[in-house]
Amino acid sequence: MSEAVSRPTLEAVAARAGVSRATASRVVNGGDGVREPLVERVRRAVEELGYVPNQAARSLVTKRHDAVAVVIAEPETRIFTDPFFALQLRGISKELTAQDNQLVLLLTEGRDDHARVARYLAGGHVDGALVFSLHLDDPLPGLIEGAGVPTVFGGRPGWSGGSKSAVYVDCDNRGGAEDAVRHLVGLGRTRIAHITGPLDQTSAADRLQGYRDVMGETDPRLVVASDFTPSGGERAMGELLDRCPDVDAVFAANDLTALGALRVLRERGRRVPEDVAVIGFDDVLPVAEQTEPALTTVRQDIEEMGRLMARLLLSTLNRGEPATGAPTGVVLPTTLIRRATA
Amino acid sequence: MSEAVSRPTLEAVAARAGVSRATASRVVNGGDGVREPLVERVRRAVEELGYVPNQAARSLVTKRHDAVAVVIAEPETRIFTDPFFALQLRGISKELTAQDNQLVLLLTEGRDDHARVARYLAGGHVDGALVFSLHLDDPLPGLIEGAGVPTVFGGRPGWSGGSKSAVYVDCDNRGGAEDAVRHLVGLGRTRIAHITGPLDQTSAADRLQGYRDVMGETDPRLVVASDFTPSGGERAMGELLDRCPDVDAVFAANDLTALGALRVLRERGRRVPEDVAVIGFDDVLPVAEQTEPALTTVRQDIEEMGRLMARLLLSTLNRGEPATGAPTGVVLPTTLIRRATA
DNA sequence: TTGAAAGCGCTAACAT
DNA sequence: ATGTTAGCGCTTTCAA
Repeated sequence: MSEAVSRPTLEAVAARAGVSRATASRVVNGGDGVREPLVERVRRAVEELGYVPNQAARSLVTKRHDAVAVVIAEPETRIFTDPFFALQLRGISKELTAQDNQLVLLLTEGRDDHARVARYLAGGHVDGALVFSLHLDDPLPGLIEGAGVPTVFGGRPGWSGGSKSAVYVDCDNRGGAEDAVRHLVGLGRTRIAHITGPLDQTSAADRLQGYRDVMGETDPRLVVASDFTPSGGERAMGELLDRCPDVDAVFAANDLTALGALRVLRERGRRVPEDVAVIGFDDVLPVAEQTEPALTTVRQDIEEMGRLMARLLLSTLNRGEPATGAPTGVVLPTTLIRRATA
Repeated sequence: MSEAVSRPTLEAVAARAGVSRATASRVVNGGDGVREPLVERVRRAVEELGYVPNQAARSLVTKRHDAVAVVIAEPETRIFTDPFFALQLRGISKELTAQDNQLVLLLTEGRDDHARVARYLAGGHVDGALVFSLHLDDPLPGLIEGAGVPTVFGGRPGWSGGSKSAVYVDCDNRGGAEDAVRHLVGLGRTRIAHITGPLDQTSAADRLQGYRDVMGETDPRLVVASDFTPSGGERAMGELLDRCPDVDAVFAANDLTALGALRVLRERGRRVPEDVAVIGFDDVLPVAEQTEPALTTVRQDIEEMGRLMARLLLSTLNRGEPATGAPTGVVLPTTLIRRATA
């Protein structure tokens, strides 16, 4: 565009350095098996000409793109409220950058886009995909499997089809929830409630499972469904107080939910943690450190999960194998962070 | 990878349709000047073979990539707390998708990455760039100008160098601020304070300017600097109350700041809006609608700004011209949204 | 309207 | 260790 100032080619570099194109190529790609003086001359030519390899030409022959798609399914409205995805993206970006790969972002808006994404992935424009799609009935994972592109999922995928073992990275949602509830029990609480996330997402389902693991059979009114948002947390907490005025602890499915719950508890004059103890999940700092009182919560290292997804995918790509037999799911540990609410 | 099941080429499609590669290519690219029966046959062949064009091969000859880079400078820690960027990204993504372009995301972490980004852009991997970099002294815009890639900035760029008129999309920060402050004046408030954003960002600087436009010379203690975060808002509000206990209105530089301010006002027993009226900026729904009381704020259509950036860039690309003489800055209007705090 | 053929810039055998 | 050469899959003159 602009100045039609066509960029220098390898040919030009070779000419300037007085070597063949092949030698120039070798130097540009690491310089193995080329004698020092020549390497030097080529390097200088590259420098002087400001040569940058034409990625399209390179891809055409290598069939590698050094690019990875990150697919985020939009039903995840969370993207826009929860720092979760942003943090994970940052982790992914850091790792890809470190390994000289580009990040192609694919945001989807509903079903129509699924086909588009599948086509894109199948089109072989990227070497692999990192996919966030945690809904139980999401057709995306199936489509992607069909596209035959190496893929790592963010969060345990919950679709029923797909015989193939999906590779994913997740945190120990169940174990983390168990820890939280156990902590509440240890505090002597007996009427421990749980405000769930959207149960069609595996993370929410797993956290509920963790709660049940510890609580066993319990008053069903102590479990109320919500949606990972602050306002959802408010609604749920309100209901909870109406139904079970004697509740003395709440395990919220995430920090945002806890935020809403705290708000309602304050409104209704319950002291935290004296009357009602509260624990969240995620440890998203700008939220957890700023609630009042500061939120006790289950930490997951979100950025690290992103890095790990990228690392896993890239190592798969470099081995050429679709990670068969490799760990099919990597589950990161969680830590209970004690602050003031429990 | 995986099944080494090499994808069908145009050649294969042509063969199957019984036409030349040239004709097949024409059909794939719109089918102009090809007679209907042939178009039909080629289309069917494409369908049957599941043909998808090899973008690398195509780019090699067209010199177009149908890809746009989105550069977000990391000092913007806001990315991870403020829905602002996520929304803008969504707008960008929608528009790019609609015009069949890919979004390559470049997140930068500090200066070292600047060079990397500049090199990437100069490398001609993408057709253009959308850049968020609103710091006064940011070297990035300069580097990018040097890369010679058509670029649209998100927010008025504030760097001093660069003679070339940069194309950018922004909202009317100054006008919006004026509206807000005027509204407070109309409410009969006389001790109107302003909690600023980081003043090395043009948006924050422009909002402060708007405040000054209306207030004229005023008690300097009524202006306190902050950083667009809730905790920053808390600190600033605390200071404000200490210095000027008679403050009766606050214009906060953004919603997150207002959130923090509201928190402190409540703690200190000031009624909102009776004792102190509060107005924010952005109208990020999950924040503004959920404060207590609901926040009166200046709305900017963030997603639309994203769309517009993309649209502007793409039309520039399609015209081949670097938008010289074209609008150098597009400033979207803002609206005051009255809720309960003012 | 259709086809033949010449590259786009690069890598990877293969020769030397 | 270096050079020669044959494509990678596509678009695009140019002829027919």
